[in-house]
Amino acid sequence: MSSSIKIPRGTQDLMPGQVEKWQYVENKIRDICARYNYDEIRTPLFEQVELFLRGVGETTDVVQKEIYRLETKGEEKLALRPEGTAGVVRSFIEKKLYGAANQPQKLFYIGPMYRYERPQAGRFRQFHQFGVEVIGATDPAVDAEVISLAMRIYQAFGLTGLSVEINSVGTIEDRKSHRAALLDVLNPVREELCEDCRSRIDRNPLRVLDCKNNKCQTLTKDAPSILEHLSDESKEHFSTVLSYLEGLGIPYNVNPRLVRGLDYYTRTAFEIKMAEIGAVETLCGGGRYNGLVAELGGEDSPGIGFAFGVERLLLALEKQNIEIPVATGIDCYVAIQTPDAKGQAFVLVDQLRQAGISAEMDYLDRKMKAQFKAADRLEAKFTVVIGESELANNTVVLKEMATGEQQEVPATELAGLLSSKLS
RNA sequence: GCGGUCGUGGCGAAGUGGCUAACGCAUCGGAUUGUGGCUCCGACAUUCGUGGGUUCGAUUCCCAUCGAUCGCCCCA
Repeated sequence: MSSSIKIPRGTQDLMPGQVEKWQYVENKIRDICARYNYDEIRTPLFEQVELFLRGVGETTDVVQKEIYRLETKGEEKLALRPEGTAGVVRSFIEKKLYGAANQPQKLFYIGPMYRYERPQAGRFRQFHQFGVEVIGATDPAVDAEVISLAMRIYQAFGLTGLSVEINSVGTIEDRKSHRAALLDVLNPVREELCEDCRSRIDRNPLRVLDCKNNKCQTLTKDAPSILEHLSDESKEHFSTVLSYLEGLGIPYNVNPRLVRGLDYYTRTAFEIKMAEIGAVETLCGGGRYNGLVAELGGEDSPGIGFAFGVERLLLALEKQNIEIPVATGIDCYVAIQTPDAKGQAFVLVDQLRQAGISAEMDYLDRKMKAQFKAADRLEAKFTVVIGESELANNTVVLKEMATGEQQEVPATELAGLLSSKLS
């Protein structure tokens, strides 16, 4: 036997039993989105690499080492999408949604994303994100709506112990002034910082503040906060977002050191965390991206959004022992007593299915005993038996599995009878 | 890219440098010749991720490799 081909690393087969959970989660999310008036958008799984270089940021880890680039015959340089926002914004521009009737545009997506990383708990190479984007409004109420939507979804699943970490990373100008002040503090201690932070100083000094290394934390504990460098408008925006959140009763924690890993964020940045789901505690991340649409070649439009990992949501539910209801079992199993009855059984099963009854039969020529075991395993509510005498009389034996009661009924009346018994 | 742990039948899991590689679940057959969920009996790994080495002999020791998993980094 030759060696078999295995599933690519960091991907998973969603098997029966698991898929139903995903469907439940997706349905619930779609339902809530409808109530918030968000419409679904589906964009390609791959895009021009350039979209991600410009959209996500060339210096980010996601782009520098995690992008799956595609070999193609043509000139196009393509890549699998590592996140959803860039594609949605590209589509917004290309489909001229800035001119659409509904403004702002409120969109959501749910689907697979790809990042080349070492897999671990709650992290895969092909993973699934649900995310929303609101494009065309600067209103702080939209920031608060987006954050609350994420929270309400988690709450709808029954998750508790979540915290919203929020910050404002300001505008490009705000950051410029902050950056200068920050470098005045960082450069003198450059050599004492960890290796990662030394390279962060040049790429994005803001991220040094987010380092988990204790020594770096100590060295930077008096570093200027971005919040001190916000313009009056940015300050006003931020405080209004916070007051809206308070109005909704959503607790938050202002974390001046919170930095998002993608470059496009401006002003509001937030994360939703849950302790104890393994090493990764961030369930959701998002923020405002007022410069992104213009950066990608569109008419300047403000935007805000978030994304969360479906796998992480499932992991979080598991950690909190929240059961996902999964419907199992079929209505009727048709057991074949004699090979002569097979054709009749086959037709019967088809009739039941057409009548809206879920039905199954034996395809392995098993004995009655084994067929009843199969019916049991399928959690069949009823089992129908067709044997020689039933075949001769054009009847079937209908057995209710829970009670063990059985009766002989005309084959033509089975579907009707079962329908009424099942309703 | 770096580090820890692990890799035995469909699944879970014991085990030892050398007798037929435990056991549990599942599956199949029988006790019950047209009927399940309980019980009892029986069957089911020329083989211990893969390749190489040490050895009279390796699933057990060594090396490599692949994979899984957890963690670092980063992120959802």
